[in-house]
Amino acid sequence: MDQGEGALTQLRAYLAQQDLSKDTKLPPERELCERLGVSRAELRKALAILERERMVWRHVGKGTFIGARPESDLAKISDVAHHSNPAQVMRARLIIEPEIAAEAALHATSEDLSEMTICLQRSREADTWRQYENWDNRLHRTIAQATHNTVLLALFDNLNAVRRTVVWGRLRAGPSRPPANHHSFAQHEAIVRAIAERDCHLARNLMHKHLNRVQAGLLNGQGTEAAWQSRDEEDQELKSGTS
Amino acid sequence: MDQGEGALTQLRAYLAQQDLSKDTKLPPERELCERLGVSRAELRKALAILERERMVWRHVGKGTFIGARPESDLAKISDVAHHSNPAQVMRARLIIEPEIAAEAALHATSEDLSEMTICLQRSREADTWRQYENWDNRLHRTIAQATHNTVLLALFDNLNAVRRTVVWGRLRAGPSRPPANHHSFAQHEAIVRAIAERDCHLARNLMHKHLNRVQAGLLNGQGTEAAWQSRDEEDQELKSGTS
DNA sequence: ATTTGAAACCAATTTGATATTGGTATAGGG
DNA sequence: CCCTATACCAATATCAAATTGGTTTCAAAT
Repeated sequence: MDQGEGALTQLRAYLAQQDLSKDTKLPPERELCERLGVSRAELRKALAILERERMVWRHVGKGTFIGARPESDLAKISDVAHHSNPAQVMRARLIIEPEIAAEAALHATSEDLSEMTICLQRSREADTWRQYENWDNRLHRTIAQATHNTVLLALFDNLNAVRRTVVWGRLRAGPSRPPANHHSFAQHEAIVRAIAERDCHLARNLMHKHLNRVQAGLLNGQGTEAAWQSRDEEDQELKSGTS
Repeated sequence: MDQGEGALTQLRAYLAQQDLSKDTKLPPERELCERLGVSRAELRKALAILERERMVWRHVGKGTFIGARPESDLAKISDVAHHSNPAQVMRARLIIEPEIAAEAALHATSEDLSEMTICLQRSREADTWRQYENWDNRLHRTIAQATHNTVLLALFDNLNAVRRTVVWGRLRAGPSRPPANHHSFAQHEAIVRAIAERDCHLARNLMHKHLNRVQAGLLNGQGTEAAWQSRDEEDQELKSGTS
């Protein structure tokens, strides 16, 4: 009956002599219980204790490993989206994307730029709002990609995923296809031009202006529930660009 | 000889009649070239053109699909960390966190500020580098929390998770506990003071300066493999603060 | 000599069958 | 009742075979 404790102390001794820097795999339960001369139930009781003590972590099909369980994705997109709202998302875009544009201006390659140009062209040729938004998304992502910083790109993707979840189902009012003089066309082209000219300040300012305009468009064009408290403090901060 | 064009037009016709909303899979090349009565080389020339036009995307082992190539999913922390390096992470911090500090200056509540103060105090009292880094982390996260923007906080947490994964195992050299005149102490306090005074420009600049100093510390104090190419272009952009 | 086309070969990927492995239920014995 | 042993379950790993886009080779045609 006290063999359970015996198994526990044996295991502790084994763990103590292990190199903690490596996440070593323990033998499977069936083998380990036989080697220690205890029943599997006893062994599992001991392992459960060690797991609660964060000395060990287990997973079906994988095995039992020494050390702390590897981090799982804390940032579940849907979870964040549920606790947020369009205003917060827009605010975050307004904070992040101008900086990304500036960084892109510093690191964009000619391939990045030609891909941006393709996006511009396709968005102008779009027959439906759906297609337009598709190419608009892609342009913004290409800019993030042009930073050539994996971390920044991943952050952008996260933000984008949250945005898509939050503003899902929103439908365009008005004409069924983007008008030729849609303000975003000129703004997008100006941003790409600034990036091409390596003018990071201008790229940042133009992106800021563009997103402000997008936000305003959402506010006016849409039913705008209470979630849309306008937050345009700090707007005066957009001092004149280098243009 | 002009059969290549024949294959192209046949393919275009086929794509035109397809539902573009679904990413449909085309038949494999070997089957398709037989069905269209052209050689595989011809078919591949046509497909190459369509791929350059973004009408189609291909991948070895998978097949050929209609539409734009799907974005690589960088949602997983460990995945991002694997494709990145300390320099990229630091660069991302340098881009994101100053903006977060500015946003925090606009929205921080008194509770946020008192929590920051606690972090400052605890970090000064830390007996080990491990404890110090713990409270340092917590201070930075409290600042992100003070933006009261769920999305921004999630982005910060993501960035932080990547950072922890990337620079794991790095050990402090030198004294075994933070010296009383450690530069971060004063910098942290100045940042919190700026936030308390709602000076978002100053908060942004101080955070930028702080992270630059941290980066420099990593560069000097550490063995610094090749992954640490210094990237201090744009550093001159940190014009004088409002101080 | 150059181009074309069929076949062979390559590497990435999928698929499917089989084996591991932690978790759980069941039956038997003390 | 408690313990053990066994069987079973679902998630995962492993490995071989088949697919599939990409590349090379080589002979035939022009």
